[in-house]
Amino acid sequence: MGQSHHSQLAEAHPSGGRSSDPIIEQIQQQILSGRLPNNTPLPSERDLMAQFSASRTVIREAVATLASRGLVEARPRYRPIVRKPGYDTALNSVGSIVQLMLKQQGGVESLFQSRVFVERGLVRDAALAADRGDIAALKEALAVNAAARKDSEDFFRTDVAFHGVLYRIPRNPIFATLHIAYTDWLAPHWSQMERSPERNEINYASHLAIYTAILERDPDAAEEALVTHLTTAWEHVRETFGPKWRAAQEEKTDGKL
Amino acid sequence: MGQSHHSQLAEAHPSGGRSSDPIIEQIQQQILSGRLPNNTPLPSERDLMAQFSASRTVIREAVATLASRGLVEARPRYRPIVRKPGYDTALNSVGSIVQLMLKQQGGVESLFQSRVFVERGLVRDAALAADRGDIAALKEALAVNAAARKDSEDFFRTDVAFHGVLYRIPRNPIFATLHIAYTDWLAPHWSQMERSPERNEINYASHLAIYTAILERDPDAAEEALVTHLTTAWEHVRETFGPKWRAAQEEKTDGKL
DNA sequence: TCAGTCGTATTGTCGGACCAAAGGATAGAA
DNA sequence: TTCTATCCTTTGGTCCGACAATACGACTGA
Repeated sequence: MGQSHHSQLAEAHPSGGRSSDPIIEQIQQQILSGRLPNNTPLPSERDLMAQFSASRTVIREAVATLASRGLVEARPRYRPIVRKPGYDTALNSVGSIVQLMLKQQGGVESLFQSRVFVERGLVRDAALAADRGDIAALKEALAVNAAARKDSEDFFRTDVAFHGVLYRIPRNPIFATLHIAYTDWLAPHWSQMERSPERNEINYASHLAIYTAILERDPDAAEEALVTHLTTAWEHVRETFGPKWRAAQEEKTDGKL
Repeated sequence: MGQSHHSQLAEAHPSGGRSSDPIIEQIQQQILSGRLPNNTPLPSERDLMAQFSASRTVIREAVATLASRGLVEARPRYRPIVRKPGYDTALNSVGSIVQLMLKQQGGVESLFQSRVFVERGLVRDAALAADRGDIAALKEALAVNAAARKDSEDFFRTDVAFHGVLYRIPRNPIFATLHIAYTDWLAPHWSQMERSPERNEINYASHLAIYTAILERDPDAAEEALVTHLTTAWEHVRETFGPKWRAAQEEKTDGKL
């Protein structure tokens, strides 16, 4: 954790800025102001050349930067599409780095630990402050989860959905996004894990315990139920993805080089 | 929150990939493997052209992408410098989008709410599981904070440091990074807030209360002390940055257009 | 040994060109 | 008329060559 705070707030380089910077800002403003409508293609590069009287090089660089920020979605041969930034936009931009971090020693462990931390707080707060609607949503998600016990595929999906309800209780878009982040980033571990109806029963029982504790307004019980739920599931993951799996992964990435 | 999960894990576009993609991956591997040493400049673009037998266009695009991912730091006229990715790297890449989100309605409120949530959990865990070293670190940070009460500048810094100790107790780099994120992103609100020795006294008293509660292994008291601490400080911020300040900010960004 | 100067290498930007693919228009078939 | 296959135009991706500005390194002189 070096000295690189790199505050984007203040321009640290008073000297030469790229000539694409002002263009980036202008297009960004046009997107934010709606002058460039959401989900519509960007003007052609040649049009942009005329509009900003810049070379195609600069235009392309500007568009590329916008794409890296997630304000436009640029598929290889297609016209870039305007994407008004949302909380999920941030996810895409960190995605590639997170993938790298997860491959490093203890990466997944750290991420999973943070997830446990967050969900502990979530169930605690749910037990303390969930309103009628929240409880109903939890009950509904639990019922759907129960109905899917036979089909491991469905169970996994409804499992994720149940946890998602917890993340939506604070009515804070950051948490909703966080849930997507956890499921996306930990997906390669959870989804490929060996699944079985027996496992589903165990996990469903955990969900039920969590729900019950919330219903009874018992934050400590809810937290404990969640911790045992996640840690046991995690232990199962760890034994599924042992050193052998990790070695195979490394082999795969090495082959890519 | 649309349907765009956009899992980076699987290549969604089996058709045309950019010709810079393989180059990006190779350079990335070279950085990760240490073949391109950390904190050293990247080879010149012409060298890279020869190495990958590609045109300067694709080389430049590759380097730009690497820069957007934070694996190289590219100042305008300088040679890009290799930066082995760390947790803080992720911060830089989200930075620009976060700045946009914060300007939207309720952006800062959501972020602040999440911070309160996190720190509540942190002080709870600290009260339950902080070891001798953690306590000592807290005590030290508190003492430094106390000594700085007269100087609002110093107090602000030591205030941040005190909270930082809490984030480091879990020994999880994600939390340490999260602290940097909160302080960076909320800095324009905290730092420009009106400061005074009286305020410092109040905040120090809050810190002391938190520390005391942790020392007494009382998670509920610690959590409550933290909540009152942050919310009162936040109220003070909100009255400092009222609608007038917000309007001024918008005016500023409009002027940029 | 250090400071200033000069030349060279490198990056940023430009213009033009071509290719391949996407998108739209058009003609022909059902 | 409607659908489909084909043609043509547009557009993004890539390459090449060139030039200006400047960062860097060497060289010179004190």
